[in-house]
Amino acid sequence: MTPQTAPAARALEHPERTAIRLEGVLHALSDPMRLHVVRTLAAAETELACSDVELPVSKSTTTHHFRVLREAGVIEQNYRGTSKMSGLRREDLDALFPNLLDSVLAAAEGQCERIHPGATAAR
Amino acid sequence: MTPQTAPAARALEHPERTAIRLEGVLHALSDPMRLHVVRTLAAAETELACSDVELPVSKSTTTHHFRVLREAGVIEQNYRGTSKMSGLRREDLDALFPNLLDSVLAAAEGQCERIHPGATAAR
DNA sequence: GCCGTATTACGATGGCTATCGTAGAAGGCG
DNA sequence: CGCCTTCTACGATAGCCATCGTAATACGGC
Repeated sequence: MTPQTAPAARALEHPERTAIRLEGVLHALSDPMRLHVVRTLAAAETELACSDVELPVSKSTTTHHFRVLREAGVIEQNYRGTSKMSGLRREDLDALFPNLLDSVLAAAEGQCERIHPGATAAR
Repeated sequence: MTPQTAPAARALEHPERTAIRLEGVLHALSDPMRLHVVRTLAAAETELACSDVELPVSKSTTTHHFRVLREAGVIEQNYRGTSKMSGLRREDLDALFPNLLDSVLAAAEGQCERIHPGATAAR
């Protein structure tokens, strides 16, 4: 067995809560692909693997978007086996910017509805 | 006399309410200069001339930022004499993205307080 | 130990964009 | 009419960034 309590795996850099900047978060959310990722993560209330979020771009580009989101402090990621699980940093975001995430998610949903009325899923 | 009731001056292009896209708004707000402009406009509840908002950049760059905000649908602008007055499109934004603008403004304020505690004015 | 799956690193590329300075247009004022 | 203030247009430049393909790495299972 592994000597440590947690396997730890490779560590990924995450900004501390106090280092998260509003401009960075807004910029991260201003890309359609990344907004889609965030909406998907918000809908699935558990962590998801990168490959669970389907994007119409190459794998490398998907990785890039996940990294931007992580470095902006929007999501947290850690390795679990061969997958990398991602989840929203809801607590941190809500503490720093109350209501912001929910407003953005609601706005995204509303805009989707306006464009494709009756669509159930995202984008 | 001019045939129309309003002098109209030069006209400026504004996106219709239905053409305003969330991603564009988020992107417009993700620049520190533009965020500062928006905060200033929100604080002063009247319209302001471009030159009333002091930015640490050149005049041309300021003009550029105002245009980005206008084209994203965040502000509206019209000429009045030698000045160009700008104001937030609060009604449109609140209708499309309820609560979003207020969340962003509150988040910006909170972040400012966190960084420069006790500062009264913006940024 | 070998293989397949999942993700990353690297390098390249094209496009967007924040910034500047200078020159010019629009309008008020003496 | 000339001047000043305000804003805009036009290049130009440098930096960032979304995207890709290929090669490499990490891990679990056989």
